[in-house]
Amino acid sequence: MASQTSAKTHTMRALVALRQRITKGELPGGTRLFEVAMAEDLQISRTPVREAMSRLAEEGLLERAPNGGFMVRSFAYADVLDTLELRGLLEGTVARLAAERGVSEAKLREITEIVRRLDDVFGDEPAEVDFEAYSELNSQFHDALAALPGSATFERELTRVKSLPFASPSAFLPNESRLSAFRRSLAIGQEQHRELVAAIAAREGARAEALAREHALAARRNLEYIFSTEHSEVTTVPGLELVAPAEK
Amino acid sequence: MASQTSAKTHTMRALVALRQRITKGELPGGTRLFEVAMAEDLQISRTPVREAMSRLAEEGLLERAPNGGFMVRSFAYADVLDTLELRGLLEGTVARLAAERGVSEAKLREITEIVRRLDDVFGDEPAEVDFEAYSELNSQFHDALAALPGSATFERELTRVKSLPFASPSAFLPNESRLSAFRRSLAIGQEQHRELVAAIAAREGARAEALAREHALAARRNLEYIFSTEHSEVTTVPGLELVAPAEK
DNA sequence: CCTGCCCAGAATGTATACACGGCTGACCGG
DNA sequence: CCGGTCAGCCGTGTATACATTCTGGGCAGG
Repeated sequence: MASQTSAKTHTMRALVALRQRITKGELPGGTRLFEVAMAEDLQISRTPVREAMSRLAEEGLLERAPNGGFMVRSFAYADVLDTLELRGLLEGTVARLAAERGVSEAKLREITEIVRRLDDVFGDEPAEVDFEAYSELNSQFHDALAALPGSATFERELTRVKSLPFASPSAFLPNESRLSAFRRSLAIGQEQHRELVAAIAAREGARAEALAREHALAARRNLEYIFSTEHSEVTTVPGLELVAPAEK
Repeated sequence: MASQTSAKTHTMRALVALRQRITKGELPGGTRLFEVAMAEDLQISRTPVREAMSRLAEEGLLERAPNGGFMVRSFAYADVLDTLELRGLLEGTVARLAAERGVSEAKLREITEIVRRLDDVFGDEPAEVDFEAYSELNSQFHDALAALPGSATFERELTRVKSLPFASPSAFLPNESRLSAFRRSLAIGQEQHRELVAAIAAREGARAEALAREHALAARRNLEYIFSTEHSEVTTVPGLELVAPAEK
């Protein structure tokens, strides 16, 4: 066994390897995936490969072909925009429900603590933002938000949506290469985090929903920016290379 | 083979059989499903049974157990309400997008035709409503609605949500046993169909969204009614027996 | 008596052989 | 030259044997 990609079962290894190839754009949308070929390529037998593909279909990266088998799902630019819209919709609803239904003291303390730690990340000098830490805490914030209203249904759906690489809350965060240009947007995002928690705590449902949707809109703006400038930046965003050539 | 449930592959037969048992409530929420036991019960080998379970997890009827295997997902009353809310949210958005982005002449004609045929179903005498036909056409209407804005993302998500038996647009339609009591609600629903199409055609996004959400709310009211009266009615609604005992 | 280790059985994970169906390409007949 | 049919291959579907891991209970030692 040469390629221990750090997973316990072969299914997991196949899953990780396949997901990586897809999100890296090595397998263009529409590509048919053949069990046998993939199995011998990954040096894993067909059964776990099949299982991995099944789970990737569940994640939304693959789709089942009409007569059996799988193909890589193709994401047009419009699909990505819609997916971001969907995330905004869900996060907005979750925020509103949390405000309307009320949130336990413990959960409120937890998400407040995350916001506080996000504050810390900024440091005094704007240039010294720890991007890794911010990204991780940002993810935690959005996970905590999804859990606030205690609705298994909505938490589940949000998890699903966020599992698409370009719909992850951190997908369009300015990464290191563009950090200086976008430093201000980080601060704005953090301000929105703070206001959102405040609105939920104050039971202001409509405001919480509006804030969450506005917050999610930032991802859309970043996407539009990236696609409007030269596409050179595309490769710097984690899972963006699987987005179809995108005619304008 | 005695139980040819009319499907081509063994996987499909297992899928249908399992789904039926779950929605009939024969397998209570939380029940662990063992491959071997299920396989010999269905007289099908483990591989297709496993495949069927995997697809049911995709549908949302099963969930993966932490250390492998599957369990029947349990739906509390609150989960069902949230799922209906989600459907309303999605249908509302789809209606708004359709209105905002505009709809092709062909699609508009198609959905208008469905509404017209729904009118026909009513006949002149209120009592002679053909429930089967209404239910079928109602499904078609909601499918057509989901397809209106031409967004693969939203159409996909709506398909997913509607695949849950109690979230199907026809789930809470008054069935034959209660038809007389609910005849009026059918007419109201049909009026909403008509208004919704009109709003979309007139590009009135906000109104279209509001109408779609209001329309979806009917399902919620029916659910609340059923659960507030004696539960005797529960068994008359297709997939409702898998909803947990529901403490008020 | 309580705790921790170990063993056995069961359930999932994996590999592989075989079945089956559909597609393709070539050959033959008109 | 065109069309139909047949055969072979390729790819998924299925079964099953074997591997591995997890779990629960019982026994032994402190």
